[in-house]
Amino acid sequence: MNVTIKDIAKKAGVSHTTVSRALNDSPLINPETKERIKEIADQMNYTPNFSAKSLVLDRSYNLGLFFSTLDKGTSPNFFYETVRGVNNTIKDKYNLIVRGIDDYERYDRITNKRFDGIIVMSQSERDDAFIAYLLDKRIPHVVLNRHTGNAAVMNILSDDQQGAYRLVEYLVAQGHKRIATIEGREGFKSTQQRMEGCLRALGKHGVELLPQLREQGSYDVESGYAAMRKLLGNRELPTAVFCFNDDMAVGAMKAIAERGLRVPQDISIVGFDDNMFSGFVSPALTTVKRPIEQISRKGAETLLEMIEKKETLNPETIYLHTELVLRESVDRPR
Amino acid sequence: MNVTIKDIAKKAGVSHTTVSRALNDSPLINPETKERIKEIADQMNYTPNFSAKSLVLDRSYNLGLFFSTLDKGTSPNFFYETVRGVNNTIKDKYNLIVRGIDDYERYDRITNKRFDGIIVMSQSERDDAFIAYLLDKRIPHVVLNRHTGNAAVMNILSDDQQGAYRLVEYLVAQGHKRIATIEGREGFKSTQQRMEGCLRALGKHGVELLPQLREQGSYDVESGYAAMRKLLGNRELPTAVFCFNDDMAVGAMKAIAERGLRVPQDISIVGFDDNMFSGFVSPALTTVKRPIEQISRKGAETLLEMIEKKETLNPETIYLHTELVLRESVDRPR
DNA sequence: GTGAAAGCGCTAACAA
DNA sequence: TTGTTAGCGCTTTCAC
Repeated sequence: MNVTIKDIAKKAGVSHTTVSRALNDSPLINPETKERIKEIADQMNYTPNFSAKSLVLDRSYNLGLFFSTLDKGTSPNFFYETVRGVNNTIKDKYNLIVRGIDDYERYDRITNKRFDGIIVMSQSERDDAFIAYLLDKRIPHVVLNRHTGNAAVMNILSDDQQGAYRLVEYLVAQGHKRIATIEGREGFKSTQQRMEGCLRALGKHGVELLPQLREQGSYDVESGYAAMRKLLGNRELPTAVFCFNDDMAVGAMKAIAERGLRVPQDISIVGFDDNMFSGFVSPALTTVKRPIEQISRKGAETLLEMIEKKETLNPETIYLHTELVLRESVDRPR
Repeated sequence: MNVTIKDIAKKAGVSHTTVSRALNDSPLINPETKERIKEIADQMNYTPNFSAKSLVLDRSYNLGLFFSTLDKGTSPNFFYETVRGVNNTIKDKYNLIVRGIDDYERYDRITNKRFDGIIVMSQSERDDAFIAYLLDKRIPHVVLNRHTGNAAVMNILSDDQQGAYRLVEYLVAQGHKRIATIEGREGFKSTQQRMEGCLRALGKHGVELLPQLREQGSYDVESGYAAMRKLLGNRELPTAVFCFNDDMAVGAMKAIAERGLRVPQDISIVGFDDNMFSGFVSPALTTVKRPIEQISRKGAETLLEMIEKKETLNPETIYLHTELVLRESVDRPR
């Protein structure tokens, strides 16, 4: 059996109450007693039983990081950077529990006893039921990456629409008029946002988005490849393709290469996200940098604050800026 | 306050013990009573308090997934596939806690009260201290991805050495004699294993590995790029480069392209891992497929079994096979 | 500055 | 088949 505060109490000749207080740095305890108790605890190799602590303090020391899904539509880079951002912020104060929302059939195992707070990395409106559940159960949470439209929740996200706008405007400025899109997973908010930015930019400059140049993707490499192949089936090819993320851009470039065409001389390609990879494919990808790690970090900090203060902060929507990254995958059309 | 079994008991007119038993499907309870209690519980929206359960049952329902590090040397794809593999296996029976071993200064917050079991995705011998700690504390665990040499621990890993052997042998069979290596992070077991396989193959066919053609990398894209640039500084270039993972291979290809050379016509490139990406870079990467998701899955299953049976299974080392994946990045030297 | 006692929500030995 | 009681390890009143 493990060492408990009672064991320490016995050895120190005090009550277990005193031990508890000493170990928690209560100001009530005589500094010397405190010191002595701590030493004994150390030497007995004491570690607190978190289940007991949790029970009485009503805190689990667990933080959840929930993605819409862990299977399809979450790119490895995105996943990695998010976990890293959050993890670096919470350090070892809390346990970080990583989950896909779609892992659950019912949410009732997700309780405020089990999670002190939850970070929702949300990619789809389908998460709204989950978020509503958290709200209902009064589980502190922040929603990253997607605007919920619910005034009660704290949102932190990047201005994808603005990013897409600038990206497409850049394409147009280079002289492109025949622009194709390989869009993200259907129903994902990011897909809609990027499309809207794209449309705004196109509209402003009087360029039309032809229906036959729109392809649906699902944010993974394969889907970019497949979509580009369809695009290449057009009798008149696009001069530039806006892929809604970098992974799909890589797939698209592959399809173009297979066809014997070159990027950017024959077709320009742009992506979105700015993966760790994107500067290293050939040609290096022109894209929009999304501050994923920063969002996660900020999200974690905010959640921590909510938990400590035991109240919902003024729920607001925080936008972090995207950034146009010009590299080599865009040329002027011929 | 949340609903407890006592509330249910009151409403049902039974003792809380009966409620507990009913909810846990004890065979002792009258089926009708059981049914009735369950209904009441449902309707009162009862959810068990896991802290209390944990305290008395001495189980935390937490599973740890520990990487050597979450920062450097863990590639996003690798990370993603591992988490996914484990997560899909444990479903929502347990909470999955993801951590970097190097997040901890001291291990004493890692207790058997807090973790029912731990999966160590180990990449470096530096993890041995951690593994020893788990052994000492009798926390059930499996070690993936690396052979510990400790007879007491369950190992599941891929035969990297054999994979590297076949890969390099293939290179030699294509006629390559001037082969360079961009090696993995120093001290990582995977690095050593792949090097050994490489050396074995080379030795068998009487090919020498020139010191000036060996470069150290650290498993990320940038390091592959930097290493390749150094390699390109040689007056006599290698005809083929073995990059110890696919990420570095991508970086290397970039450096080669920048130099105005072509893969595989001028220099052949091979990687290791078989990322989701690897089939989609141009040229598609010849590499060795490592069954990461399978390893994680198997690891999780094994750990679960250990936990349920409450005993260490016969500790053994399980090797899962790697597979040579021939694509387009290798040509015969000119 | 310290201790006695109660209680967090649950399970389990023992009794009935 | 059900209930009584104790206890898991901890924190927190309340009293001294």
